[in-house]
Amino acid sequence: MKKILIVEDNIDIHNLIKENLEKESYTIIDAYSGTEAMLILEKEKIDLILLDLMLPGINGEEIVKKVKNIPIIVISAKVSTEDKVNVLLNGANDYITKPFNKDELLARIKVQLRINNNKKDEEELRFKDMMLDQNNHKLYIKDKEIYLTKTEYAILKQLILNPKQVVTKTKLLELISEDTLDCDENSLKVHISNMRKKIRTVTKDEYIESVWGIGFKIHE
Amino acid sequence: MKKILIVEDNIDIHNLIKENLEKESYTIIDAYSGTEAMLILEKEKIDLILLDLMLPGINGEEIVKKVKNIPIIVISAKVSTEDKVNVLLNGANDYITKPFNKDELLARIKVQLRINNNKKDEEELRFKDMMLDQNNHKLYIKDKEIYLTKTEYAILKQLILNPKQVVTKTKLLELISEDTLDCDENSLKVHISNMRKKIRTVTKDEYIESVWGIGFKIHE
DNA sequence: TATCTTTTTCAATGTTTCCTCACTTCTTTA
DNA sequence: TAAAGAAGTGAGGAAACATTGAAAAAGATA
Repeated sequence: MKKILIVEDNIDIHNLIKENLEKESYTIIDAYSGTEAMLILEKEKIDLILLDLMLPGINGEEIVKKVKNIPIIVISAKVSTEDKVNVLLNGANDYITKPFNKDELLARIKVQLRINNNKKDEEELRFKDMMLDQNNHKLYIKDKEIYLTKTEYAILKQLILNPKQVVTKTKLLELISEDTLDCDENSLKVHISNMRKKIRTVTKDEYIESVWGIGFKIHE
Repeated sequence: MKKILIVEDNIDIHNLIKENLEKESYTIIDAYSGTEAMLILEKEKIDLILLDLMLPGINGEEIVKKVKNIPIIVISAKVSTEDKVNVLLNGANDYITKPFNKDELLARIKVQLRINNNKKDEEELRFKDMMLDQNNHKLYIKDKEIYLTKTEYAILKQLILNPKQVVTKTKLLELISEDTLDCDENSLKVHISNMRKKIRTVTKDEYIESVWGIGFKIHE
């Protein structure tokens, strides 16, 4: 989910914004001063910044000038056109005056995220030293590449999505039927067998474990 | 210079905006109704739209929904949060209420143009020794020129925008079907095949790789 | 508007890859 | 140890891909 950095020293306003954004299930990172914000920006990958101007430490205007490539929405009590224009020309993407309407804020956040939403890489699925790259449908074990067929990929994806749990054969068949053609229990076994064979060419560790009478799970 | 389309039926407001923008040496295109705006958009390459909501013909809300890939700043007498939020979520990039301050308008215009410029820079259509010329639909491989048709260009563009990643057939078909009605998975294959043939006349390296059951990708 | 050219789609054929089925062998458990 | 479940194998068929030529559609030109 998208990460939003809130830079605001007033605790009440800070928490008010935070609550509203968390309802929309954004991930929130908090900064209560300009210096703190800059430190966070060095470490974390932030998708959008909500920025107050009057801040302890480095002020908002400075931050706007320094930050590149991350959309900034300024939320400020400064209502003069001069302030707005300066900040917008220096790099801010939008400017909202306090007191603000929360729905409008949410809409304007969505606008900025939408504009900036060019690259939306799917995340990688990891378990132990396995990595399923969803972008190019490949499995990596200990950094070695293993080619999987469509159905094999669908099966392994389900197993990795439910790590350490037994996935019943029926459930597995049902889940993969979304991505691939229907197949019966016998076929499932063959797919599992084929995958194990492929994995064996790379490592002698067992990854896919059978649970007698129930189904399969990813090995601890 | 940047071309801005002003869509506003009130002559006084229209001219007021126009004068201010011409001072900044933007090129202005005029539309006094929604229908007129849509006709212009089909022909001209516009960089930004200033849009009133209450318009004769097609209204502003409809235009916002229809237009893609051109930043829109709505300038409206509608001040309710509901109106703002709807328009912003439907595709507008900014919303200014009347009466507006001209300096703020100019600043917000510059913000949108700046954002759009950055986006274009990011979309450098290069991968390895391939280069797509956006202007005349040509592909260069190792500085050799290959002519591509419209559809071929659209497909290859999508592949180059997601280098080393599989682009699903569905995704590619969506692209083709934007302009044409029918489209078959078969057609996609033919386009790919034709492109490969063209590329083969220039180099014997393979560039477009098929990923079984999923789609295609640009070769590693 | 009629004609010609380019582009896209359709249909047919051959090829490759993958899935399933049936069967055998191995393992677990009652 | 018998029965039931799981693993593995190879053949056959199904699905997906590649390529081609011809038909249809779109676009250009006069």
